[in-house]
Amino acid sequence: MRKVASCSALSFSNFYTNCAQRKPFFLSRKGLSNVIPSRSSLELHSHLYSDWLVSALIVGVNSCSRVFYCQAFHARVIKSVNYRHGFVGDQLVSNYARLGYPEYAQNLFDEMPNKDLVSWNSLISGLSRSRFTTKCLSAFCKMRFEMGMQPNYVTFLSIFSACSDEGALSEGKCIHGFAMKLGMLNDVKIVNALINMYGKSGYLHEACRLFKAMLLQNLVSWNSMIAVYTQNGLAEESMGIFIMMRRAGVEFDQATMLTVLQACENLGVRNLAGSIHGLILSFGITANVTIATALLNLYSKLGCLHASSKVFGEIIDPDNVAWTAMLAGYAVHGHGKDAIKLFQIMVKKGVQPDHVTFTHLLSACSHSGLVNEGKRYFKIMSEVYGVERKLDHYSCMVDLLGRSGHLSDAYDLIRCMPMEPTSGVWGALLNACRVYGNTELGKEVAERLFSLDPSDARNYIMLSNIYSSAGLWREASEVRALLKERSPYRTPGCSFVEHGNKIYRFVVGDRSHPQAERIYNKLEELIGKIRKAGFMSKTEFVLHDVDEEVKENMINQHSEKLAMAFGLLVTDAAMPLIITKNLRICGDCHSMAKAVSLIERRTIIIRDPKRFHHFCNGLCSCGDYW
DNA sequence: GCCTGCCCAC
Repeated sequence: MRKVASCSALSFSNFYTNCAQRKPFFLSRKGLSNVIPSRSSLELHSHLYSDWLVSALIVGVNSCSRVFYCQAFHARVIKSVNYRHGFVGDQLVSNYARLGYPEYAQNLFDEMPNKDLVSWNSLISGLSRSRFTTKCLSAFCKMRFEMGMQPNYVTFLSIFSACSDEGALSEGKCIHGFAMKLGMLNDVKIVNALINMYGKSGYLHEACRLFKAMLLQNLVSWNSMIAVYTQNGLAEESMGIFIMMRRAGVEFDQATMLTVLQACENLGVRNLAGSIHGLILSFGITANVTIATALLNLYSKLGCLHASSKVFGEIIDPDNVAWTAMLAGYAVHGHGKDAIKLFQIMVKKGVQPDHVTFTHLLSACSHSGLVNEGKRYFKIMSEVYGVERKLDHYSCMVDLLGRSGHLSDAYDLIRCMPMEPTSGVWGALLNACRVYGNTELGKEVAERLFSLDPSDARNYIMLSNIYSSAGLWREASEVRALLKERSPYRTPGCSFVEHGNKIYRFVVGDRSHPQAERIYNKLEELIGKIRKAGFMSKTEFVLHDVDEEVKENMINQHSEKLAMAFGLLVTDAAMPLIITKNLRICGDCHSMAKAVSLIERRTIIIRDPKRFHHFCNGLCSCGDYW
């Protein structure tokens, strides 16, 4: 074994730690470093890598997801050891597969003359990790039936993990039976993998049964249960498991917290977010950047931007993800100038922005109408910051150009995109057509969207609204007929308000609330006041081609308006009223919220799937473009 | 010696 030049004892201890934690790290002339070396330096110093070190370094390569490094090491390995007989070959197989190159992995594997169980496991686990489910299952079958090899528990772990993918449950069930015959189900890791497999496929009963039947659940078992409930949209049940876990005296970890914060976001209860924040504080894990970032992200999504920036300020050494999360918060709340300021500070501090940072920065510019700034950042992002333009960036730019009314520029940008434009990109342009009433282009763009995704109701509604606004009732009703035909089951619009520890839900014309009478009276009172102040209904936003009066009645019972009336009745007048909507906010409700914010002297925040609208003194933070 | 379950945040 060759000696490695000038590595201190400390470097080696870091090396082993990194190896265990699978962090990327590399060998430099000075020793070990986590700075990724250049290609030339890799080639220059490749003679330094001894066989065992190569194998360990390859583990490090796993996490940096760059196939180039894998190949560089591969080349070195071929020169230095007979990898076909050694464990290095196994690792390479696994790495190629998990880096998303199953063909390389398969070829290398096929070349290996002595394939033992570990070799097979390397292939199977690699394919499982990178979600090549079919390839993974066929490798498993080949191993079992063609080679007659008996799988061990490592094989089963990989296989069950692969079968948690959609559509592979039946195979998973079958292999579950096989594992049972081999007596594998006493292993806690195997059962955890099964809980995930059944849970992710929607079989919560089976997941629950396995969990309860366990002799001793470990932390991962609990985390898995919490996660599968959250993934199935049962956030309340997920929180219930978390409480049970605490009662059972099991200490939580980062994985628990990230899942619980996710559940909390799904529930949308601000009170709960506060309690979890308290729990995080009491366990002194605020120093954990990952958890702090998830928490600040949660607060931002729940409409509490102040709380987000407070959490951000308390992070001792925020990384680029934390900076980006804060920037995203400013963006979605329409604080474009703050987002730009934050970006400048971030860069000044030497934190490298990545493609996600630029997505949010451009979206911030777009959401706040900072058209020139957005254009500038789009131009310099690759030149100055070395961040390649991706699909999302083009999407933001189309939105930005559309907002400023430059529809043809937006169209040109789409046409010269280096990648195929997706429905998101065309959708941004269609929205611009709606705002600027461009029927001609709107029709063309909508047609493209209909062929890309025929079942997406939003595009039909958008086009129908474009026609209605232009008074083209016949065309509008044709589009609506098309919608009915292609997407008969539409999500009803609903709005949510938190009061006490409960979330109240409203749909259009809702009378299910026990205080419906009071709510409708309040709504009538508000509308009366607004009319007096010269506010008219924007009836073009109603999708029914009926006479004006009926139109106005329906629009006056939109879920946003009911939520607003209810919120004004029951929530603290000193606090902003926060409403969440599952669909894009309607134009008439948008105008009404502006008027109410002025007349009732109340800040109203409405969150729709795209952004937050802050209504204050008769104005909205979106500048009437959304 | 290698292969291994949950969450992996923007």
